[in-house]
Formats: sequence, C-alpha cells, structure tokens
Amino acid sequence: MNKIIQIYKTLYEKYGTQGWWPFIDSGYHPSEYDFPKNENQIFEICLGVILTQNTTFTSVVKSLNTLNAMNCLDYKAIKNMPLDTLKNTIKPSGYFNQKANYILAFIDFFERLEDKTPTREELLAIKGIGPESADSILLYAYNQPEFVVDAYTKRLLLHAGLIDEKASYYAIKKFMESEIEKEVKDRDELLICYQEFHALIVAHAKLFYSKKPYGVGCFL
DNA sequence: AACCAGGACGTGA
DNA sequence: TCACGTCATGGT
Repeated sequence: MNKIIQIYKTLYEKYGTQGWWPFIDSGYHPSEYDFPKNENQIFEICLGVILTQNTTFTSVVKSLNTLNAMNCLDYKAIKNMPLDTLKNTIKPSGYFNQKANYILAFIDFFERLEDKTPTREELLAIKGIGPESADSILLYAYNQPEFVVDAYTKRLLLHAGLIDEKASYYAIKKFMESEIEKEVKDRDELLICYQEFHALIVAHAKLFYSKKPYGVGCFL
C-alpha cells in the first residue's frame, strides 16, 4: 500500500464520507453516490464549480440560494436574466464581472451538449474553465474518474514531501491517479475514491492548511 | 490590517 | 512554457 492510499484511508477513517457535490435543496449526501439525478443537478454542479473559483463555498451558497429564490437555478432562466441582474446575484462570490461571463459561456456550451458527456479538452476550451474546474465538472457532474487537484492538495503533498514545489497541475494530477490506480482497479470504486479523496483533502486542509505555517498539527 | 478562499486569464519574457 | 499582475467579495 503506497503513501497516497495510506493518506486516503487515514482521512476516510477520520472524517468519513463527505457526500460531495452538495446541492442547494438537499445539501451533502454522504454515502450516496447515485448523483447527479437529472440535468438540473448537473448544471447546478457546473455553476457551483465556476462560482467557487478562489472563493469559499459558503459565499457560493449565498449566490445559489438567491438564484433559487428567484426560480433561476437553471440554465434557461440564467440565460434570460439581464446581465446586470446576474452580476448582482452572484456578487457575494467575488469576481462577479468575470464569472457572469464565464457562466454564460458555459451555458452556450451546455446547450449544445445535449445529454452527452463532455471531454476534458472541450471543457478547457471554454473561457473560464481551467484544469481544476474541468476536472471537478467531470468528476462530480459527469462521474468521470478524473482526479481534482487544488491549492490544498498541492500544499498537503508538498508538506508530506511527496511532490516538488514547482510541480505542475497536470504532473500532480497524474501522480495521484497513477498511485491510486495501483491499488484501486474497479472503475466504480475508483470514481468514489476520487470523489471522496478530493473532498476529504479539502475538509482536512481547512483545519490544518489554511493559515501559515501550513501543516501545523497535521497528523498525516 | 493582512491574508486567504474548493482559480483562470492575459501578458511578456 | 512560466512567472506575474489582475479580477472582487467576505471572513478571520
């Protein structure tokens, strides 16, 4: 058993299943993996992914709640909103000028997609969708086994001495995927592992890797 | 008051 | 390719 799997098991035993991705009406869904249930939930995840870029999810929830109260938590309604109204609604999530346009660009793509699963390259071609957002969308909205790397992941792995300071997003992603796939062979099991692992890293890092010096008190 | 948040883009070297 | 500035609100 390699170190990455050891870290996963330790975090899983400590914090349990995280139930990502959370929805506005039903919240987190620990130990339930039959998600998303419908197209609306797929879009809600994608919307949340864009809004949470470099922003706390509690700020994103404010924006999503407001949209929900306006009966605008779906792509058709958002597409028909005046741009200034959309910007105002998502203002608590920060970068509202950029994110409003990112959301509209994603909706254009989403409409053409029908019910197909997008590729990573297609997602990366959308303005506002970078590596982490593409992987988050694939992992949580489309149940594709793509490991998500975020600032917390890099911090944790750096502190554990498992990666180099200047390791790229893609290098870290492939490192994690190859280590995990050495142990997890079943595709469904792999998907759940990727989904839980990223969520567990965020849960753990919020406690030990959000303020400098990073990693103080970390038991890994 | 400074720092960080479930990053991405545009620019210049 | 990559380092750097910019985008913006909100919590600690």
